Amino acid sequence: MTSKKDLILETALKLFAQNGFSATSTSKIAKAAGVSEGLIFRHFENKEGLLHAILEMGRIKGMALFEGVTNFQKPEDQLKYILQIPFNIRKDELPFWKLLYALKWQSDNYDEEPSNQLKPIVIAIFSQLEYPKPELEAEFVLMLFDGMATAVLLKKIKKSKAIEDLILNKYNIHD
Amino acid sequence: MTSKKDLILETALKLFAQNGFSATSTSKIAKAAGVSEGLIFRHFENKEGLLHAILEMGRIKGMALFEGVTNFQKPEDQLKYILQIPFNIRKDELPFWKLLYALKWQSDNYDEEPSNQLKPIVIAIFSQLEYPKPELEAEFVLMLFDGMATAVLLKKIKKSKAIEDLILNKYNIHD
Amino acid sequence: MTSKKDLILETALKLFAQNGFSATSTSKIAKAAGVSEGLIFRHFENKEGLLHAILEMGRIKGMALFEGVTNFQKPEDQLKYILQIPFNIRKDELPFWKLLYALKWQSDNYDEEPSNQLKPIVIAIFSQLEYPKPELEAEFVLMLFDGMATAVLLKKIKKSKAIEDLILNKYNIHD
Amino acid sequence: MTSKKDLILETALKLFAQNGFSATSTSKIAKAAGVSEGLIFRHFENKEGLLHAILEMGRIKGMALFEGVTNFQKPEDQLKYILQIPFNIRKDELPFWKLLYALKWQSDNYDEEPSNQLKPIVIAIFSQLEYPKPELEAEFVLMLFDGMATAVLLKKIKKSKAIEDLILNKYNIHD
DNA sequence: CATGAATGAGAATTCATTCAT
DNA sequence: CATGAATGAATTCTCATTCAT
Repeated sequence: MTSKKDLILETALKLFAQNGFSATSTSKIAKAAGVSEGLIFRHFENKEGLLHAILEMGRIKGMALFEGVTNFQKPEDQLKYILQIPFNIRKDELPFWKLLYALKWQSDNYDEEPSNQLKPIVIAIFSQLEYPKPELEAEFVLMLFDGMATAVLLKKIKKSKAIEDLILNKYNIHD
Repeated sequence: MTSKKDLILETALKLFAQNGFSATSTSKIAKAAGVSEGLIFRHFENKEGLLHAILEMGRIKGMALFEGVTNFQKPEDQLKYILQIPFNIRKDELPFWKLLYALKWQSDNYDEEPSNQLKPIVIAIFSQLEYPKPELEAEFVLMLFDGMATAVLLKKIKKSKAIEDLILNKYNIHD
Repeated sequence: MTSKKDLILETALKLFAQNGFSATSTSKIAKAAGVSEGLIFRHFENKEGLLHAILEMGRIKGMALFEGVTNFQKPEDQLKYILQIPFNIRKDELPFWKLLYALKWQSDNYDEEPSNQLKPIVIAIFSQLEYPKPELEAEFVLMLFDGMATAVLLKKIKKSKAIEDLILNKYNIHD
Repeated sequence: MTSKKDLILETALKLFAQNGFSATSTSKIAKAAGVSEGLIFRHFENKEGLLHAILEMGRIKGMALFEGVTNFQKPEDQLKYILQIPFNIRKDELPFWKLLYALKWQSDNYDEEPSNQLKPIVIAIFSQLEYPKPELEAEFVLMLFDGMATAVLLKKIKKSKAIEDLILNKYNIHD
């Protein structure tokens, strides 16, 4: 049985992702989660505290994703893995990633920036692949990564498989 | 002399871009603009109305940007022009674009989506360039465009010239 | 016509004096004054701000009281005037003085202490009367003053005239 | 070892004296005492109940003080004893007396008034001393007593010994 | 056109209290 | 005896909006 704390966490995540942090009132969260409003503050102290708990919860999930790259030896495979991440986000984790991306645009506070952790990894890959300017190429990939993630999270993509292939082709990595 | 209406508009734009729409109260706007709170409602009826006015104001500015593409004949030059747009955003227009991009992540209402208007233009370009799948390639470019814009608007880019060249190179377009 | 701001001020004073500062909610004040709760904060920013406004309002009234001493030349008459102050508090000003005395017992913040301003005046009087230790005698009178005020404000006194005379007699001042 | 019940009692006393009854939440008490909030209600049923328990606890201590008067035969000595009480309050009992005096100013409920019990005793003394109006004189002494207690409890007194002597002198009682 | 007083609904947070364990 | 989860009502304060001037 999920504890009420977890229930609050999940409900808040969903609502924050849907409507934004400040547009989501604690009373709405409480009602949606079927708990008393007071309980939110007993568990999280703040509305901000609730947000941070969600972010922390997700940061851990996120780490795992990025560390998946270590399952591959060849830099080509690693690059392929990374470029495919946005298209492979699990459906139940979409709200979390949407929230994270939305927060980037708000008041600088939150640079829990997912793609930041990714940068050194990508630089290493392009170094191994002997690109002349690995750092620059990495920066490009991260921009592309953000663009892909945006497209996926805002559901602006239909035939994702085709797009996926196109991108992999640009780096000469095929399925 | 800027009219008070314009003053409200500009102030609201700045604050919306900085802190988000629902985190910006009409009283903050009034105080920052140095006008009475009532005046906002005399001019705009609604807080939402104020937002729409800003968006409309900006949509027009935005149109001009995209239509700049018609200044070029050769599709290569057109593509180059488009790919450079994110790096050429005028400093005083940054808040508007930041707001627009931030709104994408909020409650589906606002698909005033800038890059949407861009899609047919880019498809046309790739058709002329005889790419086998112009629509797919366009979709890719738009994703990339979003990624670039994000990087610029959130100030995550240092040597933008280098990145710019890298991107142009990928499409064999050189300065 | 009294402005709503004054209405809030008076109502709050009455309730604060009756039930104490923290036991009096802003909603109770608003209801009792017949105004919206929001108006309190529009006029005073804080519940504390409201308190300070009351205190300030009363401090001025209080000053006048103490300065009444200058109407008398002879130190005996001055002393008499001071010793009679607690018994001469105007009925409509009772709530204010009660609030002031009650606040002394709370969290040190408020040393708007009425009798503090009185000290130098009383010392001067006893100096003129050539008491051997005027400062000590003043301290005694102030203690007595507090005791009298307490008795009056908490309505523990019946035959105030008799008590008044007794006190005046102790200092050989007769009606 | 002090039982947790006593710990709650003492902590609450301290906090009530410092910040007032209604400004002190049960959660603050619990936290300060290092016990769970629930425990307060197991032991005291009510927040008010907790207050009454404190008051009762102190009333007993207080009784003892006043009954100390019976240790003296001569009315002069008895008067002297009473007039010295405020200056002899034990340091660890200051919070209790401060609370008691503070409560006098709140919502009439609490007339646990310490000096009330004192009145008949003082009247008896002045009768024995053959004062013409013993009741009036007693009333005066009680007022003075309140003033002295206030000065001591709010730490407004420096050279208490000198003041003490001055007062005793007024009644021709010397050390 | 512009202000500032005023409002009612709703925001986040705290409170005293209950109850299962 | 003691805890900690849970609640519902209340509290301070903010918000978008209206209206008389």
